[in-house]
This record gives sequence, C-alpha cells and structure tokens, in this order.
Amino acid sequence: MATADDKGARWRRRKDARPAEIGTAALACFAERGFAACSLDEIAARAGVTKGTLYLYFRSKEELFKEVVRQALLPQIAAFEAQVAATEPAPRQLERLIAAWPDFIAAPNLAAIPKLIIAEAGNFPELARFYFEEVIGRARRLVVGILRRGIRRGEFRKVDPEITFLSVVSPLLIAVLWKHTFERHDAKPLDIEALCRGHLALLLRGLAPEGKAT
Amino acid sequence: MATADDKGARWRRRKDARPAEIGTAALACFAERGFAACSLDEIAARAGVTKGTLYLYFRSKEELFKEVVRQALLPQIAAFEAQVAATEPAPRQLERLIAAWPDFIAAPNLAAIPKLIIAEAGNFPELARFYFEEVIGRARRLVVGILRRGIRRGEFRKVDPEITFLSVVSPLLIAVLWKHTFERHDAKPLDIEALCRGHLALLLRGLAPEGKAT
DNA sequence: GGTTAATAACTGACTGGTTGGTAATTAATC
DNA sequence: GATTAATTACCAACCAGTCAGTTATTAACC
Repeated sequence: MATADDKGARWRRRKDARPAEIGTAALACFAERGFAACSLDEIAARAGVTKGTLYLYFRSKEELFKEVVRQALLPQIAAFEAQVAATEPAPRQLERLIAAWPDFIAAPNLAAIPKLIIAEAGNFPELARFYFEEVIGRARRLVVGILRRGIRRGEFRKVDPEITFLSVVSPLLIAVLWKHTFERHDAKPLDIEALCRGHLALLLRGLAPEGKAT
Repeated sequence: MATADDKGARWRRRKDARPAEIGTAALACFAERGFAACSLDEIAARAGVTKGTLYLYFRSKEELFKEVVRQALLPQIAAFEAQVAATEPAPRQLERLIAAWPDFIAAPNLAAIPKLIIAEAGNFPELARFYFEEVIGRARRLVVGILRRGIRRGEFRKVDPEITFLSVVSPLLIAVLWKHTFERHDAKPLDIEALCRGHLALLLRGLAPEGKAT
C-alpha cells in the first residue's frame, strides 16, 4: 500500500516492511480465491509493489504460500495452549477453550486458513503434514489431555478421548468454515457466541458422569 | 477407459456411456487436486477420450464441474430424507441419521464433494448457493424438524434447534473432511463407526431433559 | 451378403490469453 | 557515486476452448 507520506518519491525502499506486507496481501488473496486463482501480479498490486519485488523476498509462489500459512499459524497455536491452566477443573478448562474461539474467528486472516488447508492439502502434502502435526496434533493433545484428566477425576464419564476430541472441536471448525463459505448465502448471520454457549452446554451435559445432573 | 475388447479399433463410438465416464473422471480429478489444478486434457485422458470430446458433452469446464457435483449429490439428498420416518421418537430418528453416515463416507466420490465445495465456493458463488440451498438447507430442515418435535414431546430439553443443528452435523462433516485431507498423515485410520456411536451417545445425553438420566 | 454413401463420434493440432518466473534497467538511500 | 531495492520488459510454459479433418458406425442400395 502506498502510504500518504510519499513526499514525491515514486516509491520507497522498505526492505524490512515488505515481507510482512506481501505476506498479508498474499494470505488475504489466497483466502478469498484459493492458491491457483490468485496471480502474483494481483498479490503484488495488493501489497503495493510489483511482481518482481515478490521474488526478492520469496523464492516461488509455492514458497510464499507455505511461508505465509506457517507465519500466520505458529503464534496462534501457543496462545491456545496458554489458554488452559492445568490446575483448574476439566469442565472449566473446556469452557475456557471454547470461550476463546469467537476471538479466533474474528481475526479474518487466521480463520481463513483452515479452509485454505483443506482445499490445498492435496497439492501441498508437506503443508498438510505441517498443519496436521503442528496444529491439529497439538490441539488434539490439548483436548485429549483435558478429557483424560476430567475422566480420571470423575468430572467426566468414561468416553474415548481420541474420538470425543472430534466432538469437541468439530462445531468450532465448522463455524469457521461456515463463516467463510456459506454465511453470505444465509438469511441471518451465524451467532458465534450463541453457538459456543450451546455447544459447551451440550458437551458438559453429554460428558457429565452417570446420575449426576449438571 | 479403453476396454479390453477394442479389437484393433483406435476408439469406439459410445455416445451414451461418455457423459458418465467423463463425469466420473472429472469428479475424481477435481476431488484429488481441486478445480483449477485439473486440466481438461488430464480429465479427458482419465476418461479415455481427448479434450475435444469433452466439449461434445459439456459446454465448458465450469459447466462440467457444476454438472458433476449436482449429479452426484441430488440422489443422495433424498436418500437421507427418506431415512427419517416422522412417527418414530426423535432420539431414534437422530440415531437413524447418524447410523446412515458411514455408508455415505464410504462412497469415495460423494464424500469428496464437501471438500470441493468449501474450496471452490468463493470462485463459484452459484454453485455454493446451490449447495447451500439444496444440500445444507434440506439437511438443516431435517435436523431442526427432528429437534423441534423432540422438544415438543419432552424427549429433548429446550435448546435452540438452529444452533444445535450445527452440533449435530459438525462431527459428521469433519469426519468426511478428515478422511480426505488428513487421514494419510495420521498413525491410525479414523474409526467412523466408533465416532458415530460416541457422537450419538454424547448428543442424546446432552439433549436429555432435565433430571432424566439416559 | 457385399459394397458404398451418409452420418456423427472423436481426434489432435492450433490459438489467444494468462501467468510464474527472470533479466535488464532505474532510482532511492547512505 | 556506490549499493541495492524496486521496476519494467520480457520469456517460456501452460491451458481452456475451437475446428477442420479422420474414422467408426449405420443404412441405403444392389
């Protein structure tokens, strides 16, 4: 983006700001229309540079794609892990996790990534593997850990944690995909807060130990 | 595919078999690598014809894509609707629905479609609209109907049916996406049957009326 | 039944446009 | 004025879509 204070110069040398700007533009572009449909000219224009400049900072379109996804995700993963304090009761931990979701969805560039990954996993096996291990794997360990603790402490009934993991995260993921795929076709927007509340209530009742009303 | 009994002929005229063969090849191709990444030459080769032949049966690549998705989905939708008999108790109806899912996932070409739609919805708004109305809309009416009846009859506690709908179908959808996106990266394959059983149990407990153990 | 004319399913080379990537050139900055 | 960030002009590859021509098949006729 050519900022206002150009003071006459046709362009400026901003070596350190470019990669982030290009990354943001590329991610937005990829998120909107997919990897193949975005031309490098378009991404460059969006970043306020020209195509040649992209190649000063990224080796190829594919590299740009992978780099951008990685950069966007890695900080977010740790944030979710930090969300859970190990000493609290398991139901409360689940609540924390789900309560943090609306913020994640609100970040437009982040929330577009799952869709991107699903769409391009076939063409970028290496990226799919990275996502599977670094994102899904860590999320699974997190949730499975909570479930195991809850079961051990008698806060949850005995369920298969690996499988229940999917029940926990699926509505959250679908909410993200929905937002980015179908919401504009629907009459009313999806109420993420209400979804999270309803999902949590359903989960806690579904996981409650036998004979113990929640 | 060139069948064995070619008896020397370079090709054979098979006007009525072609559309289906091309459709199957295209769907498999699209499902594997996405719409943009599949060339028509590739699809044609896979169908045992050449590119020109595709244009005898489909007006454009986009038309081929839409046609193929429509053809694959429409019969399946009715099947799910027929799965639910209105006179049964609502919990039993949910059970029927979820029990039918493994078969759907097992059909490889069908299960690839949700992924395709999510990936290409941005570039094919019309297709997304079709999918939203003809597939998601009908699924939603089906599930919301079951939930409403269940609540009215006191079989379920009072929940927001529109929102609970997502809790019902999300794990099923994620299972499909998982199968086609990440399963090959995982150590052990996803046990769909177990997932469905666990999900159903969780749902029924979560939806059970107050003070009524399930 | 054998020959041949008519039909239409199918091919494959071609084109116009697009795009990822590169090399030559320009100009901002110190 | 030396350095190098950024632009501009360019290329080679690819691909959706077209169409003139080829060949399998049908049917008309002897």
